[in-house]
Amino acid sequence: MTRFRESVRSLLREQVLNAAYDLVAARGWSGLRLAPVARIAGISRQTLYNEFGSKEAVGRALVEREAERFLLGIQQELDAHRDDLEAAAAAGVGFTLQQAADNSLIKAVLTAARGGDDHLLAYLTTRPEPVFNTATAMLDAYAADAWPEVDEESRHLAVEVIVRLTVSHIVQPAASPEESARRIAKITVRTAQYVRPDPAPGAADDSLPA
Amino acid sequence: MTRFRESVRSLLREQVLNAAYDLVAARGWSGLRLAPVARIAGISRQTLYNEFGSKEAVGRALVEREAERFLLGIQQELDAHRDDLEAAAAAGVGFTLQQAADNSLIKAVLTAARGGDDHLLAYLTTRPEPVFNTATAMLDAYAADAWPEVDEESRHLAVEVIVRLTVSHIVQPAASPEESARRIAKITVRTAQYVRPDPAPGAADDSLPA
DNA sequence: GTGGAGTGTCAATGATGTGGACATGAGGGG
DNA sequence: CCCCTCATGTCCACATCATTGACACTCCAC
Repeated sequence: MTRFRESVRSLLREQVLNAAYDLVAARGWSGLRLAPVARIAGISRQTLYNEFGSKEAVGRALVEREAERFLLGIQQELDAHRDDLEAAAAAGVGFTLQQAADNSLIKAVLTAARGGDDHLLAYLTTRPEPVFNTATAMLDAYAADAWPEVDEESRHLAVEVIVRLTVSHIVQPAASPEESARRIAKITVRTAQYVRPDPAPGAADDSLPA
Repeated sequence: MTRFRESVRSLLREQVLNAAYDLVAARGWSGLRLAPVARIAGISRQTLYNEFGSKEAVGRALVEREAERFLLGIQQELDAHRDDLEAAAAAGVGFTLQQAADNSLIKAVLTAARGGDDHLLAYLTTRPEPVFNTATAMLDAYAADAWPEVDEESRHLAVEVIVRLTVSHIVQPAASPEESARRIAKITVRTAQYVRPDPAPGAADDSLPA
C-alpha cells in the first residue's frame, strides 16, 4: 500500500530467497526444509507461508529471480562488446556456459530434463520455454539494436543458432566454456554474414575461404 | 527484536536518509522540511518521528552515515595500493580532497566552521573531533598493518602529517586535488622515512638528499 | 502400523506504521 | 504589536502485519 510497505515486502521476499538459495545449493531442492528457510531469513514460518503460500511457490520465485539475474548478466556481457559482434557473442556464450557449469539453479532451469535428485526443482520451473523465449526475444532486440547493418533474416538466423548451440553445449559439453564460446561465436558471426568494420586496409581476413 | 524487524528498521532509516540527503543537497539544511522527507521516504511523518525523534537527530544520522561511507572510500583507495606507500597516500588524499570539493555533506563535516546558511548542519555534527579521531585511528591501524617495516614513531608522524595537511588543503586549497594529493603524498613518504622496496638495482632515487 | 518429520492452516496476540488532531514556537506582514 | 502561517513535536485511535502455538494431514522409516 504505502510505498514503504512495498519495500518491506520485497525485502522480506529477498531475505527468503537468499536463504533458500543457500540451502538449495547446499542440500538440493528435495533436501530443502521451509522451517530453516524462515529461520535464516529471520521471519516466522507462518510469515513465509503468508507471502509465498507453498514450497513450490518459493521454488518458482527462486528460479524466476535467478533467471532474471542470468539474463541481466548476459546483457552486461553483450554491452561490453557493442563494437564487435564476434567478441560479444563469445562473451555472452562464455558467460552462459560458465554459469551453467557453476550455478546449480541456472543449470536446472536450462536443462530442466532428466529426473535426478532434484527433479522437483526442474519440474517447478513451469517449463523452460518461457526462459528460452525471453532470452531469444532479448537477443533479437539486442541484435537489431546493436548491429543494424546485418539484414533481418540473417539476424534471426544468428540468434537461433547461438541459442541452440549454446543449449546444446550445456547439455553436452564438448570443450571448456571459453573454447566452446569461441567456436559458437565464430559460427554465429558467419551465420549473420557479418563483416567486421575493417580495422585497417590490408589486414588479415580470418573468415572462412568461400 | 526478530532479525527481520531489524532489517525493516534499517531499511526505514536508509529510505529516510536517502530522501534527506537529496533534499539537503537541493535546498540546504535550513531548507529541509521533514514532511517532504517522510513523503519521499514513503512513510508517515509520525513514523519518522518515532524512529528519529527530531530533525537534529536526522541530521546527525545523515552525517554519521556519510562519514562512514567516506572512511570506507578512503580504505578502498588505500587497499588499491598496498604495495606502494606513496601511491596509497596520494590516492587516499586525492579521494578525500575530491570528496570535500564535491560532497557538500562531507565538506560540512570536515570544515564544521563558519556559520553560513547551513550553520545548523555544521553545528549538528556534534563537533568534528570524533570523525577526525576515527580517521586518524583508522589510518594508524592501516599503516601499522600495511607497512610494518616503517618504525612506529615514523608511522605516527606520517599519519599526523597526512591528516593535518589534508585538512589544511580542504580549508585552504592550493592546487588541484590531484596535484595537492601528489605533494602531500611525497611529504608523507619522506616523513615516514620510507624506502621503496627497490624495483631494480641502480634505479634512480627520488628521495630528498639528506 | 506406528511414530516422527514436514507441509499447510488457523486463531489469538503483539508490535508497529498510519492518519488526524493539537499544542507550541518562530517568522512575516498588516 | 497582533495576527496569520507554517513547521516542529506529541498524542491517540485504528489498521496492518508478523509472531506464536496449536492442529490436521501426508509421507517415510523403523
